[in-house]
Amino acid sequence: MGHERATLADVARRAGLSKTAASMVLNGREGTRLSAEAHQRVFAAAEELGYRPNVAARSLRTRKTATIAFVSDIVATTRFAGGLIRGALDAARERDHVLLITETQGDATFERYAIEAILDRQVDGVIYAAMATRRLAVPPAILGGSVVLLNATSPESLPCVLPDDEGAGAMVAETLLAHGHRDRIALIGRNRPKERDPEISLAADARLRGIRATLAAAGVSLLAEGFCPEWLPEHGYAAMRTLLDRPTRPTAVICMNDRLAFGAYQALGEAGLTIPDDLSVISFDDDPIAAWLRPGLSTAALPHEQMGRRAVEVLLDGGAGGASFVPMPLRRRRSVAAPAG
Amino acid sequence: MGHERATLADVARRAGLSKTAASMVLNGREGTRLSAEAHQRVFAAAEELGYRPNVAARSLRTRKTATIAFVSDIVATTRFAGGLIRGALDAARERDHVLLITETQGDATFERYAIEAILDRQVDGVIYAAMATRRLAVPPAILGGSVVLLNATSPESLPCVLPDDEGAGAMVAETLLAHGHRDRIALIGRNRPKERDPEISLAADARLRGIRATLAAAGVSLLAEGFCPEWLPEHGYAAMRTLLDRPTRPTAVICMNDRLAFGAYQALGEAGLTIPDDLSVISFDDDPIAAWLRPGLSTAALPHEQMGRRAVEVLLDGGAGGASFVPMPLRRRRSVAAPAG
DNA sequence: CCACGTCGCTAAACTGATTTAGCAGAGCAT
DNA sequence: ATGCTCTGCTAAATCAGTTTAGCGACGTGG
Repeated sequence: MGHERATLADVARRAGLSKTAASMVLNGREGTRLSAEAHQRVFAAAEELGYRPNVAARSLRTRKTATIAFVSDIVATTRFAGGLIRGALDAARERDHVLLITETQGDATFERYAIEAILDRQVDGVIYAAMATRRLAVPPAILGGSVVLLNATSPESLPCVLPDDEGAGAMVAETLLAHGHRDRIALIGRNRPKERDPEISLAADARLRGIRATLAAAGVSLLAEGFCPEWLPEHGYAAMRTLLDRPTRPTAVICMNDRLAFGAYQALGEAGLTIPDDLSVISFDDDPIAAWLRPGLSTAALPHEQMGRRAVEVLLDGGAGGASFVPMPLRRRRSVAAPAG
Repeated sequence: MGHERATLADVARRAGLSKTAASMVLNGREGTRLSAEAHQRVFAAAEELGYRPNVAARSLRTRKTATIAFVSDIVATTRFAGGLIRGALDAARERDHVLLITETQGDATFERYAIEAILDRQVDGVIYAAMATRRLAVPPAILGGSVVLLNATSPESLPCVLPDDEGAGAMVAETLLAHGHRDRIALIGRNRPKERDPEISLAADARLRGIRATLAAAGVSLLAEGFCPEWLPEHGYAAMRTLLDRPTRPTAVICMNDRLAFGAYQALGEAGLTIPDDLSVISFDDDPIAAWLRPGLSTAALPHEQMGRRAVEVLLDGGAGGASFVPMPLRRRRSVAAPAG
């Protein structure tokens, strides 16, 4: 921009009308009695001057900023965040809004700071996101405005957007059943009650619920449940090894996420077993690594983009009050086959 | 916030002073002749009322918004973006600024839209980020304000922040030399000239430059250069296999990034070779997967957080005019050892 | 005693939009 | 001629700050 920006007053002057008229025309106000000719003159003037309203001035008066705050505990930095943000960004753009991003890093001071920055800027709404599905304490200061929780729930029963982990669990179990697996399906990644990480337990519980219910409906129950303190490859590796030491080897293994599955792949590789011929593996998340593994890992994808998108929709279009579940589509790759023999 | 926010006028009234006085005190203006007592009264009043200035009103007058736009072609969605954003977020917070995030997705319409949104909001500066180091066409509209390129360069010779790929190349080569590797060092991931992907070629060239220069200084040259159309695991896998088919097997392999290295690991695993006993592997990026591989992959880390941070620093603190290189630290894990026998 | 400078502070303008209140003129009925 | 409504438009207030210009009191030197 070399020269100054045109203001509403410039537009009005050029159109030979008042600022009031120009404002009303440009905002498409109903019920105004301005002539068709006045409309045309204003539009023409605005066009010629390349007029764009000054957001600060407008929001000073209207208290609307066309801005959404995206507050996350620690999301923005993780791989999982990317999709959430991208989806939110897309949906926001479609509604002429913009995203202000903040991270609390789980630190109370940073959180307070972030909330203040948000309140100072009078954002139109807040998306409060958590890195992993969990229960969140929402700072009361932002409860005044509209808030949507993303990948989290809260005691305040605010609207929230969650992945349909239970449905995904059902689908995963269904898939194994459909391939003919029955009594020798094992699971890797259940948390020991004492070690339950609040950050993953909600997702874990829901997935497990879906799995168990579906298997039970087919008269099947899990052969074994490998416990893992966390969901990292090394834990999947260890769990897989102990699983292989058992007298009856499973025909299929459900991993609670792709990192565990990666560890399981490593253990199977070392044991000289082939996926899916000797053993099928299926998992959750659709981490990029799932596509890179050999063979590709079948997994129920966390629909990050859809979730980010939905959060904005609920916030701006005023969706349902309660929880909004986004389906987790199954990515079918080569890691699942019929059991040997 | 149950009740209304206090305004400057409220503070002034409570302090028994004018808005002017309150404004000057709170902004710490030098050269004003307000008494020490006046200062105290204003501070006390502001404190008691929990006063926070209205950003819209302030920026209407000052044309400063304490907001930085983070525009990326496609960054925000990728894993690489996370660190950039997080670093920028931290540095921005330290300077009482906030980040407005936008994505162009490489689409001209989206880009125009993003630029307009940014100009409308009168951001104080723009960080223009690219997903992979490359040359970028900066839209002229934002050249009026201050711009910093992140992970990209441009013909306009704007200030930019880049990873020190050449230094990393040198360090990687140095590391192999230090372990005793000499004439049997191979490379995976060079691009064929025709297939050069503009998105990665800059980084690739710099890394290669560093590698070659360091080896040359030791009187060594690369045993072989495995070409790869892209930098994905499958290409690393293929390149490693053809490398193993050669008469003289390398003692060490440099992969141009961790995904290629992952593919190389897979090929080595299938060939029954052990890392690092039979062959050392070293790489670039420090993708999360590098830590998950068995053995852990030694790799020169892309310092995303530092880069994001530096971008904000250059933008706000007015750093050097030219390019600012951020060192890539080597993450030493277990994939490098002395050559066998 | 007056001119002048300094001190401590304030009134009012200003930023660029939205919104309220209301004005002038035309048309119509009485 | 008067009162009424309706039409098409505008003046001015408002949002919450920052900034400019300047006012009254006091001290001082001539």
